[in-house]
Parts: sequence; C-alpha cells; structure tokens
Amino acid sequence: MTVRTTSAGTERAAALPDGTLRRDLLTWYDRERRPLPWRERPSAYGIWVSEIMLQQTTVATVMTRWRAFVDRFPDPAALAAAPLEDVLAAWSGLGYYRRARALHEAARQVMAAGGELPRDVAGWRALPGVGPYTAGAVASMACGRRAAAVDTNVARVLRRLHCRDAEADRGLTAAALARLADRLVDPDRPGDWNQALMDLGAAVCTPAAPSCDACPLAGGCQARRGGDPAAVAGRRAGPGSTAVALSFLVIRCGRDLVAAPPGSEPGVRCPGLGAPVRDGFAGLYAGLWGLPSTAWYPAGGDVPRAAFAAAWGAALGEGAETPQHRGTVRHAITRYRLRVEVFATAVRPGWRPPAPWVRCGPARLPQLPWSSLARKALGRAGAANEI
DNA sequence: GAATCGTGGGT
DNA sequence: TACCCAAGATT
Repeated sequence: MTVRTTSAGTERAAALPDGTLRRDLLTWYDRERRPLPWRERPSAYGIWVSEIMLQQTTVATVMTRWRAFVDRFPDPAALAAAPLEDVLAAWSGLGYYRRARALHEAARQVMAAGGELPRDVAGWRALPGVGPYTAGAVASMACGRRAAAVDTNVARVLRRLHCRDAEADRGLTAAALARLADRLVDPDRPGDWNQALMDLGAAVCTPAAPSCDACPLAGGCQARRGGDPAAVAGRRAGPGSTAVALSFLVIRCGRDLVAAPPGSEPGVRCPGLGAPVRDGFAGLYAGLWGLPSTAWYPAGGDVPRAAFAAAWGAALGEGAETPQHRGTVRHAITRYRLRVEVFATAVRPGWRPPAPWVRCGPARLPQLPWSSLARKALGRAGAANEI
C-alpha cells in the first residue's frame, strides 16, 4: 500500500484521499446508475424485500419478480397476515426458500412489535434473514444511516483499491476490510455510496475481466498499479459437484394430479441401483410442494430407466397403468447435478395415493408452491398447463 | 470456518 | 460439458 500525507499531516494507507474517492465515485454513479424498480419512489419495505431477493440472486432475475411480490404483499401487515404457503408460492422459482420463510417470520415480528420497520442497523440486524450486509444496506438506503454494506461486489472493489497483488490481498483480513468500508461511507449519501460501490463492482470492476479504462477510481487503484487487477479478489475455488440420477412420477387421476407435500421423505427406493447418494429432497425446498420422487443414486453408465419403472410399479400397486418414460430433465441444486427421469401414468378415478402423497384438484394446483424443478418435470410430462 | 441452501445465465 | 458467478444468512 502507499502511504500518503493528508493536508492534516496524518498518515494513512490509501491511494486517494477519502473525499476525492467519494466525489469521483458518486459523480460516476449519478451518471451511470441503473434504473431499478426498487429505486423508484423507494420505500423501506420495498428496499428490504429487494435486498432479501438479491441475496445470491442476480439483479436480472429479481427484476422480473420484485414487482409482483410487492404488489401481492404491499406492506409488512399484508405479508404478516398471509399464509406461509402463499408467500412461498410468490417466491417459487427464486430459490433459497429459507429467505421467504425468514421474510415472512420477520414481517410477523415487526407487526407483533407494533408495525414499525426498524430505523437503524441494530434493529434490522435483529430480524431473521437479515445479516451484516443486508442490515447495512437497508439502514443506509432506506433510513439514511451512515452504515457500510459489504457484499461480494464491494469487497472486490475495496480489495482491488487497496491491494497491489494477491499476496497483499491475502493479508487484508475481513475485519480490516470492514473497518475500511465503515470509514469510507459517504456521510451525506450513505445509501448512494453503497449502491455506487455495488454498481461499480457489477458493471466495471468485474471478477474476471475488469474494465479499468471505464473506472472512475482507476487512478487510485493499487491492483491496477500492480498490473494484474483480476488477480486480486479473484475467483474462489468451490467444492466440486456430485452427479446423481433420480426419477419423478406424474400421476394423473382424471383432472387431478398427485403431489408430494412438504417434507414427504424419503423418496421411493430402487433396488438394483445400489446405495442412494441421498434419500431424496429432505432438507431442500422446505415448505414447497413437489412430485412423487425416488431417492437419489450415483449417476454414471447406463440410464437406469428399467429400475425406476419397476420401483414406480411397485409403489403404485393395483389400479394404475404401467408408468411410461416421458423424458429427461437436467437441473442443478447447490452441489448436486440432477438427471431426472420423468415418468407418467394414469390411475382409475377412485384410486387413492399411498401416504404421504395426496391428490390435488385443478383449482388448487396453480396455487401450490412448486419448485422450478417440479415445473420442468411437469412440462416434460405434458402437465405444465395445469399449474 | 466450512458446509449448506436454488436458479439462471455466461463462458 | 463443466464450471463460474450472483446485492448472503445460518448453523
């Protein structure tokens, strides 16, 4: 790091005075800021919802879902009053469903405490689903508090600003980064400052190929001075993924479909496929409805359609037609790569599904919180138009 | 501190 | 195809 002497004569580690940094970045932000729906007529509630949705989810995805959610649940009172299943249905497809459960619970806590949203970092941080980043983001953007909000974008920008190479980057602890972020927050425009850092990280100071020529802070950037800015705060090697094979069965019963309620585990066992990698969806999709499914088996070699078909035949018992293979769906869930063999069958009208599966009529089907995976499978089975 | 939890898009 | 990545929180 460079050490520079300020007009006050004190030494500190920064390539540019804080005031210059703030001015340059906020000027850039005023010109380049993205038009996002939750930035129009901002409300604390709307910003809160957007920040929960944006956790590990792209802006492009949230753009397509935020409006419908806040129209459906316009304020904390409406959200708290809604059944959890309705909230999950509105969240369906966004992933990380724990967030929806936490958001719903937080709204109930807010209403139980009088209905006023928090106005400072500590108040936000106390709500479920609100961690250090989100508390700082909402407190600064919605409440005007001078709080930092360090997400992956901000961390990358600040690390590159202050670290010349990967070795210096390793020496910058998370605590030191937090102190730096706290110090830099613009006292007059804290929310804009945080969003400016995030926009810069998203659009200019990108992980693999930063556009330093377009960066308003390039003149004070240590990583650029080092010659290889992408090497600082670079990609993090994650754990590998596991390939698995499983099967869904779409059961038609007249106009009804058979669905698997939340927590209906484990999946149907398939003798001959060896030991399952995982019992099924236990621990995933908490609170969402799914389709009758098998356990998960190691993927590789031949596609075990015959074993799946046999397992389904045994699970159904009398009164069902032989399950027919309808296709294959590929999907990824966190560390698993799924290859889902989709089967379909029809049963006579009086047939009752074995527990825990249940029949659902056409009036209810569209309202169930299905996962994206279940929707894909229903599409493959030709039943997508029913949900 | 590491593992876990979804999904869609980019390379 | 296979990996990386995205406005993280929780355990």
